[in-house]
Amino acid sequence: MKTALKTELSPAERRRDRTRKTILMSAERLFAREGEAGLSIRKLADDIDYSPAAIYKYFESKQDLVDALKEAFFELLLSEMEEFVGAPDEYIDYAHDFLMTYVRTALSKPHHYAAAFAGLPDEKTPIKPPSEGSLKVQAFIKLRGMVKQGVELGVFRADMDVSQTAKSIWAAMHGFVNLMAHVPHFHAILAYETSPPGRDFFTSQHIKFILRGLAT
Amino acid sequence: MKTALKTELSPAERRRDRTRKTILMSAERLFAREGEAGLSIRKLADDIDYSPAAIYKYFESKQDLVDALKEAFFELLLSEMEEFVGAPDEYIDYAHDFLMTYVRTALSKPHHYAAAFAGLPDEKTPIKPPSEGSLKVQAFIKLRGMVKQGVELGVFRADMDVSQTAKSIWAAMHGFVNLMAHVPHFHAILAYETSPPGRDFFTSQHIKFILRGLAT
DNA sequence: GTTATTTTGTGAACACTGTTTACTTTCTGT
DNA sequence: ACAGAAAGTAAACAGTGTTCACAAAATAAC
Repeated sequence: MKTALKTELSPAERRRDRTRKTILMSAERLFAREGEAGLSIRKLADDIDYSPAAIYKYFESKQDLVDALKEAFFELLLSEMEEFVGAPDEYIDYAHDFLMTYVRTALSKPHHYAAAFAGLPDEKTPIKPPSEGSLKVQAFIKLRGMVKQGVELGVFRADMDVSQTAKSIWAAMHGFVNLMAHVPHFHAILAYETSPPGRDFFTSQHIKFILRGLAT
Repeated sequence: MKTALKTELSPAERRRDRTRKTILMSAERLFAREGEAGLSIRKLADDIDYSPAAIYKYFESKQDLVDALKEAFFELLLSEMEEFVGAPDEYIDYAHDFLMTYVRTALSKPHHYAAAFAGLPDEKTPIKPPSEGSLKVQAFIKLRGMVKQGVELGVFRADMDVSQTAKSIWAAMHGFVNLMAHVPHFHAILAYETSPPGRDFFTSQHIKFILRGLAT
């Protein structure tokens, strides 16, 4: 037994991990630009000077590759929320910032966010259970925790189901992100007289509208 | 000049319209099942006993074909949304039903709805202006009209921008539809103890949550 | 009624896509 | 040094949307 206990990696393994990361970085670059349609195995292989078939020594399929990108994005999303653990005095501001972070992170990588929610029931693919450890579920749990805190602090009304409320808030944010990303000039639509608000201000207004429904 | 003033269609034109409709019906069937991925020109052509190239005598491209399907769906969505006529005390129920119809219609054809909001800025495709006549804009105008009525009737608070509010409500409904369609077991997620609510009931709860923020 | 012309439809090809297979080269453990 | 595993590749398979030259049929013109 060698002395190294932590990073017991052979040169071959290190090299493999490095190539794997190279593939992922190129994929990330292509995907961020045009999404799944713009990410082709052949273009990727050409980009990193490999043959198309070589990719399959590192990833089972293109879907597998895209899944890795989605997971990395979700981890980013989760880590951004991680900072909001302690409940400050001004809880409503905390909740506001929490949701603001969600929206901003999502809008920073619209293709990733869209791909993360792009699985329609395809007949063949069997519907998989929620899977507790799923990052999507983890994110929801974090959101639900925020709502629960609000109820316990007396900031939000207590006569409603916490999970249901969290889902409604999630839906409101999710829809906002989607409309911002997919509908051109959404934030400025039919805003003739008034000059359209900035992106962040518009987001803030939306969040306040949603949270107001919870006020005591 | 013939006597027929309305439908002045030559046999050739009628025949052309008929085959065009045949193509659209087949496309509709394929698209409803598996979305854009499941709709291939070759499968479609085979389905209606034509050669693939024949389709291009009726539609410029596959995108053009899909656009026709999307537009037909949006027209359905618009026709389902009726204006409010009745007593002010019935208004909140009207608003509820209005949104309920939106969600139910969207969920009845999830692939159509998803495709209708599936255009990320693709670098090459130039961002087109809102285009007043757009069905998407028309739908928004109808929603905004509903909110405006609520304000005028004194059911909704008047200290907020109507357009902004309409956008927030739209986002809330849009996100709800998307999560229902794309996240498996969304309505039942983390609902261990309580038996999960029905689909319509769940939708109703969400709508009430959103509308409560507007109550006087 | 017989041309001339436009429309309708097709088979074959082009340029892509993801993926697999057989094969060679390179590296690694013994 | 040698056996075996891993890395990498060219070529092919089965798809995709789309285009093009060409044949058949319907229409228009005379």
